[in-house]
Amino acid sequence: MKQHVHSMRHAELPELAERLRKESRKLTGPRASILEVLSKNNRPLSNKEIFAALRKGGCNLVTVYRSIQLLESMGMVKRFELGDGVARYELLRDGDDGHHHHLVCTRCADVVEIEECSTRELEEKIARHNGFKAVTHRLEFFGVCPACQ
Amino acid sequence: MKQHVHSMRHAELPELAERLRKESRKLTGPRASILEVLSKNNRPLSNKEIFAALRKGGCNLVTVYRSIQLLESMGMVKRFELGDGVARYELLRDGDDGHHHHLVCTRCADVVEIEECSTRELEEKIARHNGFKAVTHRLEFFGVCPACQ
DNA sequence: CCGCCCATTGCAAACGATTTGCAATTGCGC
DNA sequence: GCGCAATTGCAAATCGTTTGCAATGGGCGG
Repeated sequence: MKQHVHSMRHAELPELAERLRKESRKLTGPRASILEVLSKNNRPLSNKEIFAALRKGGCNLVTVYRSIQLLESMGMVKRFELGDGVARYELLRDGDDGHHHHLVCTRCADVVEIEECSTRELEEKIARHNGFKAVTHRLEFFGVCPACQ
Repeated sequence: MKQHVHSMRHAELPELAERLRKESRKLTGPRASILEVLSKNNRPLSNKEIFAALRKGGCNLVTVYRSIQLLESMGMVKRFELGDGVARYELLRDGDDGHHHHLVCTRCADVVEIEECSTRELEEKIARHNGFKAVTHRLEFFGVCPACQ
């Protein structure tokens, strides 16, 4: 199920601190904790899930929302919308542009990461046909996972 | 822009009436009006948009929500989530399974319908690789439309 | 090492989309 | 036409998310 094993768990804080300092933002407890939670879970997490994963007394749920918003604007996390009205976020590793998709079980909502993506040409064709520029896409798969069949 | 021209606008009510009767539901004014609004606009509409398109005194917004919910459960409309937290709906014509995608302008939110979809094989491959069954997908494109460039 | 100032936090409340409870209303089969 | 279940409107609840504001705290300048 797990397709990538993300190690380098501890190399991220310094980088974040660096980037924050550049924008005169601060490296605070909540932000470090949130980043840690994200780095331990390599699947998209909702703000509420992140909040729940923080050890007791981590911080306020509102702070999670605000931190995630900041991290997203800094390109540290990527937002995914799986169609249930809840935004989920994944940590963006250094070289990773976060371009991948998900396979979601329609019963238990378990999420598997899909690496493959062959829609580039289609994207270009669609841009040409419709006069659009800067075309990107969002692709999610849904089905019934082995455990739920 | 318009890729399909939907005529047969008036053949839909009887069919709906039929299906409703089968489930001992009623063909009411609001439902007919909502269906009419959807049949005139061949692009995904939100509940609020449908509500606004109803002639004055059409019905309550809550009724739109409830009707759309019913129509969706009956397979008469299909829900699309374009990532802005608002559900939009399109009428499903008789033979149409509603499987198509959208190209959304990231500035003005204009929506173009995309007929092409070459992800079937990918879908099967992904199902096989992950042990999933009944795999479907959701694919939306985003970019800047000609008017906004 | 200290202090200051601005970024950040918590709390409560606002928000927009959607849902629900309930009493009043209305299709439609008999 | 009658009657009952399905439907509606209205108000209020719910859910995810955002915002105002006063209290707190990080970290650079001295």
